[in-house]
Amino acid sequence: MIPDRSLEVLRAIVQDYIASKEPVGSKSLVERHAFGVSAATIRNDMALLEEEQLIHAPHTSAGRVPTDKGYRLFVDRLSEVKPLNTAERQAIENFMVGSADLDETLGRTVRLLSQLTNQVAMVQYPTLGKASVRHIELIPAADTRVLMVLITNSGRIQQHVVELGVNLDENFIAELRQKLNALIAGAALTDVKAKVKNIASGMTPEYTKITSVIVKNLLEQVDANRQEKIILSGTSNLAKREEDFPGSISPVLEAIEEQVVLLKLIGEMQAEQHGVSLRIGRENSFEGLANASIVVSGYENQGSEIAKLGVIGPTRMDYSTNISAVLAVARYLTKTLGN
Amino acid sequence: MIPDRSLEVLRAIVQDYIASKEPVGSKSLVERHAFGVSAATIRNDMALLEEEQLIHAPHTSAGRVPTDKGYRLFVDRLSEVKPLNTAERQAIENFMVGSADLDETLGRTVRLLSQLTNQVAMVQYPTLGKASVRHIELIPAADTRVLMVLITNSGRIQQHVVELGVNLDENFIAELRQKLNALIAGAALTDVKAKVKNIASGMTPEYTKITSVIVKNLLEQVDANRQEKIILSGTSNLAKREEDFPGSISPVLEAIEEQVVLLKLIGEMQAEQHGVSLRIGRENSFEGLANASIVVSGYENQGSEIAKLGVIGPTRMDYSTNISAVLAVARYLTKTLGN
DNA sequence: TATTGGCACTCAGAGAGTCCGAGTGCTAAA
DNA sequence: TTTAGCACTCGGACTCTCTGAGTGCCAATA
Repeated sequence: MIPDRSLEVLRAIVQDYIASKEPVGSKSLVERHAFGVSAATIRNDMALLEEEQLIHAPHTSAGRVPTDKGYRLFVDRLSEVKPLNTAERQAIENFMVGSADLDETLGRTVRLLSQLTNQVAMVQYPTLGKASVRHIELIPAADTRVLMVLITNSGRIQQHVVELGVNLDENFIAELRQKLNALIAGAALTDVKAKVKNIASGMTPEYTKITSVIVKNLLEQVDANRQEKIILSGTSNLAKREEDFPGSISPVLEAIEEQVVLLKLIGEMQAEQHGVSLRIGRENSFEGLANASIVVSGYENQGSEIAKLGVIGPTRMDYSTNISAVLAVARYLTKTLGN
Repeated sequence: MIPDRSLEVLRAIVQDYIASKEPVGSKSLVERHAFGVSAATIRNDMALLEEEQLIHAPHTSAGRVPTDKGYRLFVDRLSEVKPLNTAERQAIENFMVGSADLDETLGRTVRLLSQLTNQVAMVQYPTLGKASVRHIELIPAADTRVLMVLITNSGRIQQHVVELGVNLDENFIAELRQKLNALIAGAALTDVKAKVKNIASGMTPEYTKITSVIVKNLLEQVDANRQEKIILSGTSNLAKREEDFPGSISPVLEAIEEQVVLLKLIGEMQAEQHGVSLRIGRENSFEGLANASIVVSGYENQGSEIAKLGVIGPTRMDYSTNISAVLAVARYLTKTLGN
């Protein structure tokens, strides 16, 4: 068990290091914080912390720097979620009013989050795995083409042009539209495939063919729903913290540009405490992000969790501030989507 | 007038500098290129080029580096568009097959371009300023809501949920849908406003109100068409060329993240020669891009130019290769969209 | 047992000094 | 107009030294 004062020392080291970007030594520590003990005592504590791998000295005669493990202990046990100040609250309120559709709301949200935190912000589009079909529409668009529109209960709308290969019969399309809605309106996306299986039974060969083309496209649309999407903002903030990324920021940029990587990472993250989830440095299991930390939280749409949002920045980030910003924005987004 | 040999020297300087990233001196120049004259002669030529502000010496005892003006002369008069090699052609062909809708095609295109050039690639979504309405659809979506779908002749589809405020009358919506299509199908987007002006005349007050809400939304949709959009790929390539951007890449990242800036810049660019348009360094008139060059070309949809695509990279980029890649990709995209 | 003052030791980074060689401009001759 | 020759420049690389913040350890102290 690590004694309380040593933990206080760790907290002080993390705070000073985040503020100064310099390894912090025992002497400056006792100067800036009122520990009531001498530098020598602090040194003993630091030796203990180093033994526990919570801090680390870049070289013999330098101060100490928190390790990933040190940051982890800090956020789990030592940091308080600091409430946003009035200006920040105000910024959130102002940012959100007047957003009309989903795209715009999420776009605003991600920009807001990157401005509040000065980090790279990301917002995941609502995952539709648990969503259900609200409505499907077929609209004749040209001689041999039909526009298919799929609306889900999460409010997402997708459209796709289906090439039929033959001139279309408007009446039949209308009939098919009705039939499809009768079958799958209200059904979970995962059930759609089973429900439309026998839709063509009893039709003439020609209609069967058209139907199967449309059904094939519909199933593709449903499947495409699982292909999740992330929007980003504030990428340039990375470059401003360049010195925090030894080597180059290039691998970090690569990682966040590659949606697949990002989706996998945040997919693995489950809310830990305070409703927020963190990956610190090498916890990310992705080489390029060894010096980066991710803070995410889930946001909800009408009561059920549907997706995540968060920020990415250097391991040496201000966790307290970022955590509260992510939480606050997630809360406001949930509220906005509630209507 | 600058003598031919001096221009050859300029070409050699640009080529060597791009290849080596080192200021090039008279001696290495005569070694690598068969000028048939001595280094001293080359020095005289270089003095001339320096007088014309085409090259510039970072300091007294260093070689020379092309200026923005030097690059400009190089691309305008000295560089040949080098045809793509077979592997590159193959890559383009492979990349394009199987693209279904506009989103996916443009997404593939921008990734392809960034891979071919190792630069940041961008593709502008088709501008709809000259587009016309092909079809408008109104679909009852919930008790008081209607889904409006607007399809233009450029193939772009937009949808928007309209909140009516009152329970909807399906018959009336169907009637309105017909009326709207009769009025504006085929009309240029710019003419829509005038055409729908009197649509509500003769209706009952209640219907007038619903109609005006829908028309208001329709006009917003039409206007939103002018809000252009750009997609990017290969941002991490910037970080790999970091040494080419004195100071930091941060302002460059900011510029390309800010769609407004980017749209303004490429909006100003008109095709010069070979169907391609360039801005070199400070020609960009945007401070953050002082060390960046932009290469863009237009691509067409069924015969009329509709948008641009291109790459952004350091001033010291391989112009020949990038120009031909941009041109080739624009050509292939035009072909793909032709169907 | 925990804390403290003292002390010898370490080492990255800053600063000063030196050297090298690629590159220059100029001049006089071909 | 071109060339060889020459004196000159100066950034960058290299070495060396010095400094001071920081350390670990030990013996004395509360």
